[in-house]
Amino acid sequence: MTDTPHRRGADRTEAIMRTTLELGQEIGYAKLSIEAVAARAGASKQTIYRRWASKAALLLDSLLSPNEPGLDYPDTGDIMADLRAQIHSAVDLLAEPPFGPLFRALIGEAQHDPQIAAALNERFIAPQADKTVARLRTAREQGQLSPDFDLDLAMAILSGPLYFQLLITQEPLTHAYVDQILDALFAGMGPR
Amino acid sequence: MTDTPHRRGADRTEAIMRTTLELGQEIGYAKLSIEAVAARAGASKQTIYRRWASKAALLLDSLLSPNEPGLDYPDTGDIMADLRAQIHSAVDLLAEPPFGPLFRALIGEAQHDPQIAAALNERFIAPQADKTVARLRTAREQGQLSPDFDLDLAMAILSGPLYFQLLITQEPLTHAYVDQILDALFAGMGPR
Amino acid sequence: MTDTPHRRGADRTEAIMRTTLELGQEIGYAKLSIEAVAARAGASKQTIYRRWASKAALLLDSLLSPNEPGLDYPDTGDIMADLRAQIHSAVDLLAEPPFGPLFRALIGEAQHDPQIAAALNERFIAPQADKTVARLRTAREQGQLSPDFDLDLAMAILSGPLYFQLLITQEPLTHAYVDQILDALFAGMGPR
Amino acid sequence: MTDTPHRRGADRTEAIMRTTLELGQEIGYAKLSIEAVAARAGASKQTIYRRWASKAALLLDSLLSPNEPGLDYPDTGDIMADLRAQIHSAVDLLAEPPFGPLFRALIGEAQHDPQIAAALNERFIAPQADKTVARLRTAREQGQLSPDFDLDLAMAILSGPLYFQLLITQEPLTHAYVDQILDALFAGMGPR
DNA sequence: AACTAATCGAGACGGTACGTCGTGTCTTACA
DNA sequence: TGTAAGACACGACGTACCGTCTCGATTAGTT
Repeated sequence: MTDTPHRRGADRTEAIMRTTLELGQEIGYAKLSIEAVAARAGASKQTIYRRWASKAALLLDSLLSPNEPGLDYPDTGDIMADLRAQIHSAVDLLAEPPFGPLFRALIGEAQHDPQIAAALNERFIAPQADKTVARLRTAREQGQLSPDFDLDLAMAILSGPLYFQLLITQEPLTHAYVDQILDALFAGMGPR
Repeated sequence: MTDTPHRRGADRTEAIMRTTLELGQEIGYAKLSIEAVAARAGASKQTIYRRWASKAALLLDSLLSPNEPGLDYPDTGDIMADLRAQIHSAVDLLAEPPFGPLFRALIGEAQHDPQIAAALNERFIAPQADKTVARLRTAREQGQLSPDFDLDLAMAILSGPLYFQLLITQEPLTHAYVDQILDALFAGMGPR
Repeated sequence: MTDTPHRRGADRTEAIMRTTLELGQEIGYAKLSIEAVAARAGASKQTIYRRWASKAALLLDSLLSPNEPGLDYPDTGDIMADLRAQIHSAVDLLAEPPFGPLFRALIGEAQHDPQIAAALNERFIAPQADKTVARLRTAREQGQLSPDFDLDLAMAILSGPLYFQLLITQEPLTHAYVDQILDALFAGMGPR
Repeated sequence: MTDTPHRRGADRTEAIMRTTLELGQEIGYAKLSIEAVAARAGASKQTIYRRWASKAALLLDSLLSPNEPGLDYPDTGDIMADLRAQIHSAVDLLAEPPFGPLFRALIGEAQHDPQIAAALNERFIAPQADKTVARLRTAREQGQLSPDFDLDLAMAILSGPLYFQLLITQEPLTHAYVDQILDALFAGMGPR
């Protein structure tokens, strides 16, 4: 009932992360500053520095913490359909605002900040990849894939082109494109 | 006989780009500053700003201008062997110092600078991809690939996993890995 | 008849000085720059630096050259009336736009530029003072002033308060104020 | 017991002003830069800009703050002697290093910076003039001067020639010259 | 009338300083 | 004790002019 006292701990943490996302979506990663987050959140810079080591670390937390429970992917028995659904929803998250641009910026930051690269992998990339690999493994165990099917390689061939399009050519990422890749992967494009 | 016109100008341009590469390799992209480049090159900041719009634009030019004539790739008639050679040499350039880390930083910058993204695509990514596509087209024309072989899709499936490894998982990029992908692409990994 | 060729010598000199006055009156001394004068006059900076050593020297010339022939002061035989007329017209020049503010700025510059101080004295202050002293001398020779009348001191007592008001208190300089000083000087304000 | 509040602040303020005076005396007003003051004082430029709006404002404070309590002038009953003493000591301050040249530069700056002009008047010129006027008023009240004696006019006639000599002719300002003016003022230099 | 030398405009260049921004650390006072 | 507020040193930003310089093009004198 006290009138806006100094909230503490988790309270402040959440408020700061919320503000970070807001600001990040408004002005973009490049112009985002800890200074501005502190000002808008009514927090002192010290309070932010006490919790996060850098702008990127703050943003990473801000992006992931609401979602961290993560999406569960289906296992309908149809490996192709399940994979398609899985990747479609990953693409939807990565390619669309509000998260898409900030995610891309974070991957950008990972190119000169090994800590961010590691955290990003541990907390987002790897879990995501693990789900794909797990679904593939089930399929292999059920005899839907050959016994020597390379799970990691398949995952890389499915993910790589998506990130290539997302980060390098920066053209729109469509479900149709995902389907093309899935088909090509399984059908092969071999010489006659 | 050829007396380069604007001798003064081109001279400075080259000196600045050379210094940028040196400094970039010494201290990394994040710590690289136009201030420092100017100081080390004995140039004024204005002279740099007159030519380049940003640190990233300067680095892009500095990285590409020495190589711009570009590598020529072989056409021995054996599409698999030629592709393998082509991609191996691209990987060697991208993954190894001195260019690798700076290239990665530049791709990072492209995530929040559309101008850099465009320039990077036009001057490096697209030409590189074009060479791969061109070699594939020749093979298709010679009947080594099926008439409905999707050239761009193949290129994406070959490049994507490499960039994924380079930018996301940041694990070492080996020739063996390239070969795995090539094999998988042509053989297919389809369900039984 | 040729269409705007590169004019030379005196032509350019005059154009530059005219532009200097214009610009100076528009934006004030502080913001006046040789760069801007060159641009507006369609002259190269070199052409200006060839003729003048500094912004202040350029402005001094620009202010004085149109007037240099100078005002001639009357000798009606009435020393009080003549002095009054003389000083009134000096005050009108000094205190009013467009010349007043630029003159003041120039005197300001003379406080840290001995060359300007010297030039200002030689070309404006001293000639002006000489005319006053000359008129006083005539009056003394004609017996209107006592034989031991100190001409320079009188000149200083007449001029000083005007410059004090102009430069220090920066309150408006009126003819009435001039008259007060003239009266006080000749009448004395002595103790009873 | 008096624990200066804002200890950190006042500390820096004083250090910066001290450095400003030092540097100003060493290299002169024209070459004095906020950059250099910051460097020598071990302060950041922000810290200076937080307190002062310009180089001139900083110098004004630096010059005045040590003296602000100001000199007290004598009242021996002899108006001529007291005025003489008062003006002699003002002249000594204004004309001599270390303060003289910097004061002159500041008056110069006041010619194109109204804020400085106002501050200079309020904090130095006016208080100084007030003391002279006050002493004259006492003399008038005591009947040593005629009842219609114009105090402000007298002050202007005493001060003006000094500033004229200081700022315009820039010849040495001697006590003897002051005495000449005092004598002339009270005796008058009138026509026969 | 052609040639030479001076002069011009344009503007690149190395500098210096500007005034601003954000960093990460710190101190102070409050709750 | 944890906090908001914000001072602080630092480093870099991007800009403005400085005074010097090179570059062709133009224009006078000289031949």
